[in-house]
Amino acid sequence: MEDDYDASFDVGVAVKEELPEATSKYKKKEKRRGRRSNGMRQPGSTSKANDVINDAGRTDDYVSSPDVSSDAGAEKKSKKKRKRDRSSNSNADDGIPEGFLKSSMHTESTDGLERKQKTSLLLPPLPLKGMFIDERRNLPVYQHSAEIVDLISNNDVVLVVAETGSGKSTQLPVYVHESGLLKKSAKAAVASLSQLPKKKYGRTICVTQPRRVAAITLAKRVSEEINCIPGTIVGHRVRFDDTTDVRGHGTTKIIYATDGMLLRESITDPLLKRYGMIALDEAHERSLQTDVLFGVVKRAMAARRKGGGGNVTSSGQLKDNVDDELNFEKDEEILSGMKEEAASLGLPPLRVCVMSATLDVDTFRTFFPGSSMINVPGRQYPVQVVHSDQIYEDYIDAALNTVINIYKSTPDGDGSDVLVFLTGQDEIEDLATLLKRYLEDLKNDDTADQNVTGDIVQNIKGIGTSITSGHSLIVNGVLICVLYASLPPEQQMLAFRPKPAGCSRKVILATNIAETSVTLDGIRYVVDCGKHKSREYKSSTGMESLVVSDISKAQAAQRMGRAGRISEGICLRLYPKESYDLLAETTVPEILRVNLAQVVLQLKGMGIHDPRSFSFLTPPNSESIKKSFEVLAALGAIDKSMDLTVYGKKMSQLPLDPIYANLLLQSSKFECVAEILSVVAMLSAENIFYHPGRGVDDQGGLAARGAAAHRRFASYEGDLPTLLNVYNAWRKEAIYARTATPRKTKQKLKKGKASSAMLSHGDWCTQNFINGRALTRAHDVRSQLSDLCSRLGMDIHSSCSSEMTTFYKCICAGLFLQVATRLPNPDQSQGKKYSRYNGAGIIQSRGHYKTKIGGIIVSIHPSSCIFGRNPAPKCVVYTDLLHTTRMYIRGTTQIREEWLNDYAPHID
DNA sequence: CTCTCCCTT
Repeated sequence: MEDDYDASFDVGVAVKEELPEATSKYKKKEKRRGRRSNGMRQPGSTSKANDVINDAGRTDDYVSSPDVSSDAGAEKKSKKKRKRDRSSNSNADDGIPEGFLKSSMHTESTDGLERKQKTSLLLPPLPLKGMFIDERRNLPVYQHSAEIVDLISNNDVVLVVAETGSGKSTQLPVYVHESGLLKKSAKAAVASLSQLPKKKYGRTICVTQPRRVAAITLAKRVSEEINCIPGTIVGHRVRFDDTTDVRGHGTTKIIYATDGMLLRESITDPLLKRYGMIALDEAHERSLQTDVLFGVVKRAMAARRKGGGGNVTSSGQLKDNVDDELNFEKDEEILSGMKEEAASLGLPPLRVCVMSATLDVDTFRTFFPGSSMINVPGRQYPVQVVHSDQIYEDYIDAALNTVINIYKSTPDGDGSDVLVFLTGQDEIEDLATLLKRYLEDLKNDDTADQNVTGDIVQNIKGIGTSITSGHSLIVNGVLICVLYASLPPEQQMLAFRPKPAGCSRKVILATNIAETSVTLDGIRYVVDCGKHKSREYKSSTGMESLVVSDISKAQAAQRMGRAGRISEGICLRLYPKESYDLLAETTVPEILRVNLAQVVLQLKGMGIHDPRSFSFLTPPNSESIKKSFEVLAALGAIDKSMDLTVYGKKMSQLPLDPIYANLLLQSSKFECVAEILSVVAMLSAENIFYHPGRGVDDQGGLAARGAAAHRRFASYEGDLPTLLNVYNAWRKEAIYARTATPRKTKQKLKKGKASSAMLSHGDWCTQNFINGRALTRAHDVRSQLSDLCSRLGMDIHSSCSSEMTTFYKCICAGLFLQVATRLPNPDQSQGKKYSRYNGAGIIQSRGHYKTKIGGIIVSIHPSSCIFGRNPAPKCVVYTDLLHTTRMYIRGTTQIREEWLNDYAPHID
């Protein structure tokens, strides 16, 4: 372990001190106890609070990974070598602390025998063109520019390990583009053809991103750097926003796209013809879509490789549970068809660049054997890590104490902000309240300090006080910000804006949104509770659950890194070093934690016959894939021989979960396409309803007012018609001027349709406690879906108008796989079995339901408008099955059981 | 009578 830093910092000492009044006075307990106990294993008695890790430790770890097959001896040797490298590299003049490797590079030949390790530069960096030359020259990746291009030109797959801030995502594509490498390969590939192809293939670079904002901002930045108009040479391609090829098809040479977008593209073009190189960025995050892309890209690469060769079907990775049905031959036939097509079109080889920021590279190297690798150190400042000396029963209390300690014992001002990682909205709001009360008491005690700004939120432009009060405020010069994804964007902005006058320090309480999705400036202290909420899925029951669990070491490092962006920082972990040591190295990839029905349908859609033969980066349990087959078969998407049906082909073209795709396609039969389009779009958006200030001191009864506003839309029959009501009311009562369609609004105004009773989109949402961003998203999704539906030959204007029975019948036909029927009243029949819910003989729950498939006993979720209805419906369909404090169904709509005989295929 | 971590087509 590294020991370069002196850990005896104020906070390290302060965190060990007891601050009993902070905990006992403000705790509102019992409930939280146990639930938030972090459940980590009790450490031994030798625990030390002041263990220190710095980033150099991580940088060094990269160096040990290149040789996958290294034995213990080689490992030792390379460690020695690293020590030497480090000392020789620590230049006192560059401001980068000792322990930071300036450069190290590794290449490995295919057989693994010849291995070059270099710490000096092979090639001088490339000349730069365009703007911001000085800035770009200073990026760590620049020193390696020529080497990177060289590696890419000589290898099919190159793995670039570089931390955030190294410049890899912006610079690397430009290096490759300006080198003319792709042009050369493309020309060479068509040279042997008798006739030149009509289109130019393999000349575009695609860089994929897990998040749309990243794709958009990267494209903008690179456009500026090479001094071009966005959409000409460089552009972005994300859902609802394609800024490429503005000068004609094929003219954009560097495309930043979300990985979901490239995945969609690969359904119509599995060979990815246009691209000469694909860079899979942020591969370490292991998002579902990136993972699937790995396999898709590997397949395209094999089909385009010169002279063929290379088996891309899963190499026996799905060994357990694989039975005789598994059909590799068919997929190999399909692949050889792809090879022929690639050869006849003269497609150049597809180059792949995997970009990762963390040390878990073995997975990638095993997946792409013979790939070469380059390591570019980032520009992170060292972060001192302090572990607690005990496991806290209640980490909210521990976080409160820690923040108070930082507040009391460290100087405030610029670069003194605190970022606290918690698991969810509840905890965040709780801690915000506790902190506020504590700081207010301090203020009252301290009469000397009268110069304190109160709630200045109203002074910040564009934010109404009605919603924000209770969410963020300044007490004693401290601005308390909350930050989670479902928070309306205006309120999220508070955490990003510069500190307002009268504020000397920000304390940001955030979920893991602050881990990857957003970056915050000025953070010096990170407080990490060691927990996160994550989705889990059991294929056996189709049950989804959201559980609080330990983070991984990689996540802990990511959280820590948030303190070292602008200067040296400190990370306070609310768990002992011993607990840290027991954490998993990396987070479980998303593909192992979700319902695969949509992925399987997508793979089928791009011509993969048996998705179990697909080469997954980490293969999911074959049970899980089989479960998806069952669902797809029940929906009529695949037939008995597992072939995609005409109906399934249509389903695969819709960007929806297969269940919803089926619901939408069914609506033609019932002539209510318009209504179902709205419902499905609203379901895709999630979080339509805004529930303010739960559990916080609710000034002005906001929570009650929100609930009252929502009641206006409630339908007696259930949640799906309620969503329809919201959408229709919004269309009728609000003016939505989307930048893309200002003409429509103008027309509306001209025609006098926009009466004085109409509200602006923002006002309507505020008045009705509706999440405006979610609603506009639903609107966008709806127009996209309606385009796709008309392309599929559906009449998108067919409407059942007020004939709601037809609408309910359609919902029944669409969601027939998710039916639940009410169980007989517990005190009449099965009595004892449910008596534990009947405290003091009073029936507390108005009924339990049993799912038709799986036979799970469930309750209706309290957020459903059916909840507590009297009489409770006998039979419902639902959209979600989830396990929290109990088994719940959500998104429920009443149906008549006898409809199932008419509209549902036979199920048992 | 509970609350929905984070993403994306």
